[in-house]
Amino acid sequence: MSIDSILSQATAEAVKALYGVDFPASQIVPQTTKKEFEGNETIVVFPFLKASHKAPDVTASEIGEYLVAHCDAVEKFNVIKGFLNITIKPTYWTSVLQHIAAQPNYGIVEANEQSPLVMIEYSSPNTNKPLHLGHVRNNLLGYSLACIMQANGNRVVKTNIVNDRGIHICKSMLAWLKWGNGITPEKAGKKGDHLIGDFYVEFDKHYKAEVNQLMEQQGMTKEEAEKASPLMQEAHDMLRRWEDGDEQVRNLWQMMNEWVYAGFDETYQRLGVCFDKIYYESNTYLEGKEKVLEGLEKGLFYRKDDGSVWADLTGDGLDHKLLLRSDGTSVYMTQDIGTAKLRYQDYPIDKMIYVVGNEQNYHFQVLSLLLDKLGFKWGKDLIHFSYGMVELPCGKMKSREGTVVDADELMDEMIATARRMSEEPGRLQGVPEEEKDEVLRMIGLGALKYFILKVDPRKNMTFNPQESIDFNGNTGPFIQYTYARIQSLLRKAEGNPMDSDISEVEPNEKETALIQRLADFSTAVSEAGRTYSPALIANYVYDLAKEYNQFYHDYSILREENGAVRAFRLVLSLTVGNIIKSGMALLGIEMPSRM
RNA sequence: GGUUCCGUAGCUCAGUUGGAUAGAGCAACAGCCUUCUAAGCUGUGGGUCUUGGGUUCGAAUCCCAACGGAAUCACCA
Repeated sequence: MSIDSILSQATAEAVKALYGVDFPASQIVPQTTKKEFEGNETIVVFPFLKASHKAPDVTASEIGEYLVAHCDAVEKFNVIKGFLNITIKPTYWTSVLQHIAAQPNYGIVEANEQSPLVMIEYSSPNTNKPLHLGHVRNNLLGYSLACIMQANGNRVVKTNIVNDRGIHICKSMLAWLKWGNGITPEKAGKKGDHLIGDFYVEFDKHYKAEVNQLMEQQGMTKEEAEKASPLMQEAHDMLRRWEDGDEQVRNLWQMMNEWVYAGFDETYQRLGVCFDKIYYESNTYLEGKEKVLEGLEKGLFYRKDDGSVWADLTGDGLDHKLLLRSDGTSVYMTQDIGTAKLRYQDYPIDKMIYVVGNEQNYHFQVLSLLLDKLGFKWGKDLIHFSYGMVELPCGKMKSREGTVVDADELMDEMIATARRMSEEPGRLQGVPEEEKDEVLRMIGLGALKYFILKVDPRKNMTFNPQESIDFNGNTGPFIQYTYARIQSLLRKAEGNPMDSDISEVEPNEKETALIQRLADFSTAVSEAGRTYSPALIANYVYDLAKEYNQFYHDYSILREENGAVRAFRLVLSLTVGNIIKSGMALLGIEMPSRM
């Protein structure tokens, strides 16, 4: 049992015994005592004043005395105003450490067959261009969230909905037909997603030129020109042929999609993310239509004179929302309903989390209501894990202005920087070339992942390339470095510290604080699961690493003469290492054992 | 205009269900490598928590308003 729950229960008992009032232990949450004060845990007694009818300090003293008398773990206490500072017996902390050290999976709750099934959708790329920095944030958040949910005892299904149909794909296809000369990724020596992206840009270039020409030569307005553009008409024509199942178009589409998927797979793999089940919109977009018509029959929706189908959400404080166009085709919302239907057929979903940018907040508000109306049991409380945009120091990313940070290039850049920075001080000397590459990859990607995940997802964040490659301070490499040093320490120590008897060792202040923080890992994990917050884990791990670094610099662990104390410090280091590694694993960050 | 979100040090960000004198990193300055990895550690300076009300023993945190910023409000996806 954790020290927090011991104290809250004992305090509840104290209140009952002293003042005869039942106070739920769950509402008493001890907190770590601030550094300036003596003690380990603090209980705020203001809530008990109504029961005690006494001054805050008197109440605190009475409870403190009760705790010393009745609670084994409590050594002494002091009172400042309404704050009861409790000092825990030092050897109790040692047993806490031993308890944590004995559990390799401390803080992680395993799922079983009865556990809730959580489906997490993330990534959701379009197939007409390569992944960029915004997708990177999405992927990292989604993957980390999946790890965190799993660590909280959920069965997790990671899913991806690939937007593989629509006018944007037709643009790339058309450009390839017109100007591609039959080029393939192999011939071009280029990743497939990048090649397709190039053709998308190519289309846009020609299209713009065409529009300008129409405006200048025929005096059209911009809207007129955009409509009249032969290129755009060709693209729309291609989309129609695609929907009619035209064999030629479908074959081309399939071939180009394969190129893109091969490129995405490579990026996903480097990024360290994966999926359990991938859905394609080309398979789901027709499904939603049925569901909508079903809802129409039940009178949930209504049809306008022109044949379009709408949902009236004014009762829920929202607007009227289009579900089927007048020509009977699907819109975005319809597709999401279709996807939901298929997913529900495939899995007994208890909770659905969509990792999608905050520009779609309204969409998911609506989707939640619609799915609920249509009878999906998780519809009402689906989670839209909404995250903010990634901005650059020079402003927003605009694909048209070429200020997009490409995911593959970014990863290359990070690894190259890691190499540069490790070469200066002559690190990793004597490490075989192959292992060195592996370590640099972990560091470069660790820096990128940590930089993005440490920020509250809801906030727009600025990605500063300069700063992200700085490996000092609150960064992934700092944490990896701390871990690597611990591993080095353990390599140099002789024997297994876990074999020694350390139960009589009385930890000093710094050690106590470290153990306390280690114990907090399990609450951090459950808190992160409750609030869907990778950032919480990131900041927890950083605090732990920082605190350990200070400890590390103060003691010469291997030269400590008292064998039990040396063993104790090694066990402490080992445990800190394990928790750091577990925490970083929840962020999808790998840890090199030397760097 | 409606809805949602954000506003904390010069910069990037923490701040756990309301708790003590609001914390890190970067940047600046001053120290620490003959010692388990200096990608580190120690110290100094830096704040009207956007503003104004309210709730109470107590507010960066909860409520209301204002100001500032972002997103969205398509027969696009």
